Amino acid sequence: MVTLKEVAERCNVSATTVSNVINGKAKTSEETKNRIMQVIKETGYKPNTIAQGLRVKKTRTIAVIAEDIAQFTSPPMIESIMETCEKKGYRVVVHNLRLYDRWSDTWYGQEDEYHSVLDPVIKDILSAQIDGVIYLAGHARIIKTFNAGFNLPIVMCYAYSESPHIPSVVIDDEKSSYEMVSYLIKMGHERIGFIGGRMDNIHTAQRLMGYQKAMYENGLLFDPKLVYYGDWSRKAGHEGAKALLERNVTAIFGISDRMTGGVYDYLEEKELIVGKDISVAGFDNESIAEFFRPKLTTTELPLREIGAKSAELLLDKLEGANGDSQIGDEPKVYKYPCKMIIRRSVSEK
Amino acid sequence: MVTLKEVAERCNVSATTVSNVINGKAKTSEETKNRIMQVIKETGYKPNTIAQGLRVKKTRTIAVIAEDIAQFTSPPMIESIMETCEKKGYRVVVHNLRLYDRWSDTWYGQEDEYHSVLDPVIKDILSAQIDGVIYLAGHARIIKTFNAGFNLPIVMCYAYSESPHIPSVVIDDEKSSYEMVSYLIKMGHERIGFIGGRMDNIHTAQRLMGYQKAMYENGLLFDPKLVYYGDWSRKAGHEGAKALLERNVTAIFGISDRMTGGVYDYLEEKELIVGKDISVAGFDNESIAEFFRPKLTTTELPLREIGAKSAELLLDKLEGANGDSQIGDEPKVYKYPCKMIIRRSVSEK
DNA sequence: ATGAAAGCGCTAACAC
DNA sequence: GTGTTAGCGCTTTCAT
Repeated sequence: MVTLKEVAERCNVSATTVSNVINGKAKTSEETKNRIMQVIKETGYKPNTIAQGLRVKKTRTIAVIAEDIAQFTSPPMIESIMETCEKKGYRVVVHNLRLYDRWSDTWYGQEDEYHSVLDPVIKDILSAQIDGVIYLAGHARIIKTFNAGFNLPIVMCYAYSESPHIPSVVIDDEKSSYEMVSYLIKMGHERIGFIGGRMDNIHTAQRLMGYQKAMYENGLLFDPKLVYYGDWSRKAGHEGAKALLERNVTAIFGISDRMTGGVYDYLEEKELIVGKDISVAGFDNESIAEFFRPKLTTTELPLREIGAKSAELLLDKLEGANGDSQIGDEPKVYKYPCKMIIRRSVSEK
Repeated sequence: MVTLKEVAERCNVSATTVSNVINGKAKTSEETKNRIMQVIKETGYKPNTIAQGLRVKKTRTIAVIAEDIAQFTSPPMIESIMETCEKKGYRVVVHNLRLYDRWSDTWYGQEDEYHSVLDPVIKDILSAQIDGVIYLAGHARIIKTFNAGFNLPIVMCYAYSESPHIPSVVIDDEKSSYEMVSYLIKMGHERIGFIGGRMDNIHTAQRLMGYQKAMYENGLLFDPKLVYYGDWSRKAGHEGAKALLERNVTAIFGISDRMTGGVYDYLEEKELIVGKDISVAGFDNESIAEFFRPKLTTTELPLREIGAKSAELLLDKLEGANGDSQIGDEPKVYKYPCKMIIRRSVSEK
């Protein structure tokens, strides 16, 4: 690898001048500038990022801490984060906590185990002189980890923060659910089953709120018996469908496509035809949704938008756009709407 | 950030000694060693990777160049690469070429466009003093890019190399296809339709070879009319099923689950029942396969194994395990078997 | 067993 | 406009 110094020698100028030309700092005569560019081209010289980083204390590298890249939501967000960063000349390193792979859902609140995997990652990030961090959650939740002495710019993606210094970018669960349930009501359904995740899950709470709001606005009574709490699994959808059908629902809203798959399973067992005998709606618009029969009406997650926005926020912070101009007491939350995808699983009652 | 020097001062020793203790180089008295460790703990000192990298010329960082992380095959491989590397204390940075996102399938052979996205990435990798590279393809193909003056250790993952210096890790397409077709034959099928990707695609060629081998070994004639070349899309599966059904096949082997989805579509239109009137097998065991009805018999890709093996090969090279001990003229190819997943879409004839 | 000095490749401050 | 000097944080001879 040819170095700055070597380029300088070949041109009979100082290292400074070459550095200036490359970074467009001080003014340099056209002549020497040309000569230097020429030699750079000839030798294929590339600045050594490591040396630059050591000197400038900026590596133009950001880290993504992903709770689990195997969650179907992660890759699109990561991809758009990378795209956004690369455009502005930032590198991205991804750290994968593999939280769900290791402990499925059991690590919630297990602070010790959580930190046993997070801390080495943070240590590494600090050692590597990373400029900023995007924390990428597997499911929406409130992340409390970075409140303390963590003084790298950071933004929460697909999760909420507690600190006013950490903005978060999330989907608008409530509104999206409200829209879907309103649609179901418009199609004539009044007894609508709701299959959620765990009760203390943010997606679940907010989507339930949207459901209730839609009922309320249409003058419909909210029957708590029509709510079933599952665990996002296909099996939970199956069980939920069973429980709900006993309560004479005409439509079932499963808040993940995966769970809705279980609803289809149960309905098939009972020889009930989806989109005819009973209407079904999902959430996520995962790739599977298009392979259901009938194809599933569901809600598409704006994952790429969320990733891009997170990256933009972080880069703005790094470039000191408007710094922490006016932080209030509350963390700033950017909510992105989802998009309803109408297919064939919902019919008029 | 506290530095080595500061730790040294606090301990009244030289930087050298601290460095020695941390890296276990020279022998140091137990006493000073303890004192130093103590201070390191107190101050939370972490070596600066950048400075280390500059000095030692090893960054303990490898790069993954992914053709497209949005391909469903990529995340599992990346994940296991990361897992393997982290275990050995290596960082990984992922670069995403987004080849399929940009140009779907049209970039094959478009050297100029391909290089316009690859070259900046390589430049960046060189600048960042990366120790080694894993090239992660979206589909199996022969990569010719790195033959020339690229002198970083590199391994091909999910693709073939041309150079004897670059090992590749791939799936055993031929054998896996052979097994599936043998199974179909065992179930009594003799006229088996084959829906492939493009004719010049390696997966397609090798899986077709496996098909032919199974036919041959069972004394069955291979009818070329039973082969349909598609483009991996659901639509292609639909068209393929139409063409093949006219030729009176009793089973259809679609070499991607996605295409097989199109086969199901067509069969449904014709009111033919999969797993009864006609048998269907897929390939990939993508998540959708389990949501087909009936559930799809298919072949699972050993993606995590392939990723892990690639990483191991690269790390071995880096640690100079047995160097390029005995390179022949041919690139070394590691082939991994896939696993047949029998579900409900194939029945006895 | 420990330390002094040099230097990895680069840029910032300042001088000329 | 261009060069000199110093130093980012670390490891590596080579002395002692």
